[in-house]
Amino acid sequence: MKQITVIKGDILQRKGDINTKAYIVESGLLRSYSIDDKGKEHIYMFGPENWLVADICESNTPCQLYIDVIEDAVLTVASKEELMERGPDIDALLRRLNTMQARIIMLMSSNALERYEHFVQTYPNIIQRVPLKMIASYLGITPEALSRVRHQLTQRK
Amino acid sequence: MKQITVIKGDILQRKGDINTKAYIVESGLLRSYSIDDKGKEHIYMFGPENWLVADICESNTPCQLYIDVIEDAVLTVASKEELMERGPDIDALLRRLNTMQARIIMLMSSNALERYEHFVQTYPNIIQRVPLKMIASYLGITPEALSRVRHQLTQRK
DNA sequence: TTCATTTCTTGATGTACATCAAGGCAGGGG
DNA sequence: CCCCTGCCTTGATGTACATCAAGAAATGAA
Repeated sequence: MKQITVIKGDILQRKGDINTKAYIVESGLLRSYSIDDKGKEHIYMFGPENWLVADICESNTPCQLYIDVIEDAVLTVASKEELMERGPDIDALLRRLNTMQARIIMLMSSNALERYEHFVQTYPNIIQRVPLKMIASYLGITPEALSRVRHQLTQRK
Repeated sequence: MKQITVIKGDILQRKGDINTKAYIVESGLLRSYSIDDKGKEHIYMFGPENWLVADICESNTPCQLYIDVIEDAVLTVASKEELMERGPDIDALLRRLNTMQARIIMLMSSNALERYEHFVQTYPNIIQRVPLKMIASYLGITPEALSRVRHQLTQRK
């Protein structure tokens, strides 16, 4: 349980690592993502200030995700056991479940335009801080498709 | 906190209901799903024996999901508050988060064939108990697409 | 500043899956 | 028992988004 400072580009966790840490973001911005067999990145989650970023996996089993640093950041690092001892924040867990539920439903039922509009409304602060290609990756579409969606939106006004 | 018996077709919860219950499945099979603006159903989760089925939403706010009965079932019904008092099962919560994480990654990176193969491996017991069109709905594809994927697989042998 | 790298855009083409339509089959209710 | 309804499949066509390619604009390092 300590604080560390990391800079843009640092990689905190790779797929396959075991007994990975949990990171509480004090300042800066992280992302967690997977890389599929075709080499494509899929952003699973952004981690802005006050966010808890961690791969949820059992002790001693390899994790699924990469985690790296998008903006220079100050982090509190803890083992998952430490977090548990301090009394897990049930409310935070439930909110996270809720977020993921909404994400799953959106991935199944929304097209590119609807996903982007939802993202803008839900994370207005993130959108100015990351390149659009990362937004695209989070939304599950290509940068080209996102570019065209945004073009559409400005035309429509 | 009581036990109830329900039959195929019963609807336990509709989108917009508030202060909804949590259902522990003693026997039988439930499903939770959303209906999008085009009227299409998207299955969010199947609830077989020993599963906890509940919409994760704050008290007094409308829920997102429908829940209904696929196979006649015996359920233990509890308010979410009751569940909390009995000490929430952190491990179960984490496992559920893990499942959803895997689902999100799959929805973003896998095609119809890969999704189906993964489902067969992960839920071999569910697949014999529900119509294929529900599997399709869970996978985020149409029944027609699923039919063609399965045809492909049998040919390949 | 200058050069290199990354990001974003735009166009042309490709493709996986959706949609629409129709027929065969099985199960359940009357 | 029969009929109706829901399920599954198959074919024809449509479409949203991916892929490929190239150039302009922004960013950053030396």
